[in-house]
Amino acid sequence: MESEVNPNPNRISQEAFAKEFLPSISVDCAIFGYGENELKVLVRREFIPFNGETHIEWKLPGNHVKRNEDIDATAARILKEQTGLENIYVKQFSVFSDPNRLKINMVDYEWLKPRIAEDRVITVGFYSLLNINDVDNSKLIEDANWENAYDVKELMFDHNQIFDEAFKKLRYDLLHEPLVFELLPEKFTLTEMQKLYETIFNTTYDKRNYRRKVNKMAYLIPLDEFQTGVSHKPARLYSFNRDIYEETRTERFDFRM
Amino acid sequence: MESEVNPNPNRISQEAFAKEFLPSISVDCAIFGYGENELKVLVRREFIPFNGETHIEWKLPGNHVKRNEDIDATAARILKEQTGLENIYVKQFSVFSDPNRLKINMVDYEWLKPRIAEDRVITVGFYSLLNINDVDNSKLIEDANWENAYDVKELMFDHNQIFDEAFKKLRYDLLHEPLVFELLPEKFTLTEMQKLYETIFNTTYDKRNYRRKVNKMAYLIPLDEFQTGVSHKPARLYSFNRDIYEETRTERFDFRM
DNA sequence: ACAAAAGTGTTTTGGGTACACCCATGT
DNA sequence: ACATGGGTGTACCCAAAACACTTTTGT
Repeated sequence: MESEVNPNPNRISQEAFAKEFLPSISVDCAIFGYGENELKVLVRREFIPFNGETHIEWKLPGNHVKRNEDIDATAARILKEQTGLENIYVKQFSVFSDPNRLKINMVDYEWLKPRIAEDRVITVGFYSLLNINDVDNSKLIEDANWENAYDVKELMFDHNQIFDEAFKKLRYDLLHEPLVFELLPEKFTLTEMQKLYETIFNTTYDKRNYRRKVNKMAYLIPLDEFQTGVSHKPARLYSFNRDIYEETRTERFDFRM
Repeated sequence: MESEVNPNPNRISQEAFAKEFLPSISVDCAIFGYGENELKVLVRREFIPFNGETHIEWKLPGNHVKRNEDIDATAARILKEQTGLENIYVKQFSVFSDPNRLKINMVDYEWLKPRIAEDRVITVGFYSLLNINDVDNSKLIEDANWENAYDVKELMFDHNQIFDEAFKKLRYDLLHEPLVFELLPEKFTLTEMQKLYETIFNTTYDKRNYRRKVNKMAYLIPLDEFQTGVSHKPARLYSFNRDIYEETRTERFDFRM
């Protein structure tokens, strides 16, 4: 299992690794999770022996591309390994190809050496969206941590740059595609949806104007279900209907609030 | 020179090729050019000996990534090779990674074999924008042809798919970034700009409404110059001021007409 | 009864859209 | 003089924005 996550952690020979994986191409993934009214991102701890000490570093989850899979399959594989979830939304957003991107920090480079023979890896950046409540924590990989997306610690290699671009692309895409629903639970209240927008765009919206706009979206289905166990008027639950969205979307539609 | 364009056309050994280039990563580029009131794309002819006949096929310009360059440098290199131009706008838009993308057609695969040892290449799709009048035709590469972007012939490998996605991404990006000015000449009339939008989005706009909207763009500078030699009232020329654009742009701005 | 969030309408303002005529130039 | 595209203003409608009170539940 662990060998799936980090190809070749000192166990497989580099020859066996090169037989299964393309050595010079990888996928790194900013996995965004929404939960507890916060947008979070999954980072992984790595223990790196260097100069007799063990360094602790953090990185985005990633993996090399297998010889028989395309990169979307690689991304889906990473999601499965890290979170236990399948059929999660993943999207490639940019390629990171600086010839020296792995040599910024010698400790990081030390982590790489036993894994691959190449000193240069081109990586395809993906972002991924999920609701943290859908994650079975017993299946969440060890050494993983959900960090607030507005306060990400220093990461290995160029992973801070990859994350920053992922976040920027996510905001951009959210205005044009129905991606909020990937972050929300299946049934959600309009206030939850509004709070999510406010979190991601770091702003606030007027409740009445927000609801008027949202009510025009035919693919937002009001359910005959309500919140329970809240000490205030229970809010109506809604769900997203992708079929109606596909039928009624127009070229020009956007999701700006 | 030709060896720059098609790495290893039977001349360099595959070992020498692998020393200079990353064998499993390439860049393919949809070079859009605007001219004669048409949006065009550059395609290249290839002569492929197969079963005793010489087949003629067309493809998008592309090249492998050199071991010491990042992919934007690869794209810039391709632009220089194909058009003779430097400092041209290039943008990566998607990675194409189907393990069988080069094996769709056996004749195409025959073209590849003498060039590289790998049977699988992951390619990064770029699009590029220029005004065809800026191209010095004596520097345009042989066997290149400008095709109307709405009527592209069958291309090798998955290049039709790459082109289609490039065109789709171009339309999307044009609504959010000041990319029209990459396609227009340095000085242009408002009607030229309107025609370009109409060509790309395959629609028409009302002249007065269009001009009202455009006049609100502070970065569109009216010049004290006019068309000459036209048999009607000469139109005023305008230019795009990137500095003013950068200063005054807002998160929410868009270029929809 | 109180706290806490749900839910709801009206007015004002600005932008989008539809539409028709005169102007300057070359031939 | 005529053909060609350049250039301009007004009226209507709808969407965005600003703004405050009543309702329903749990404690």
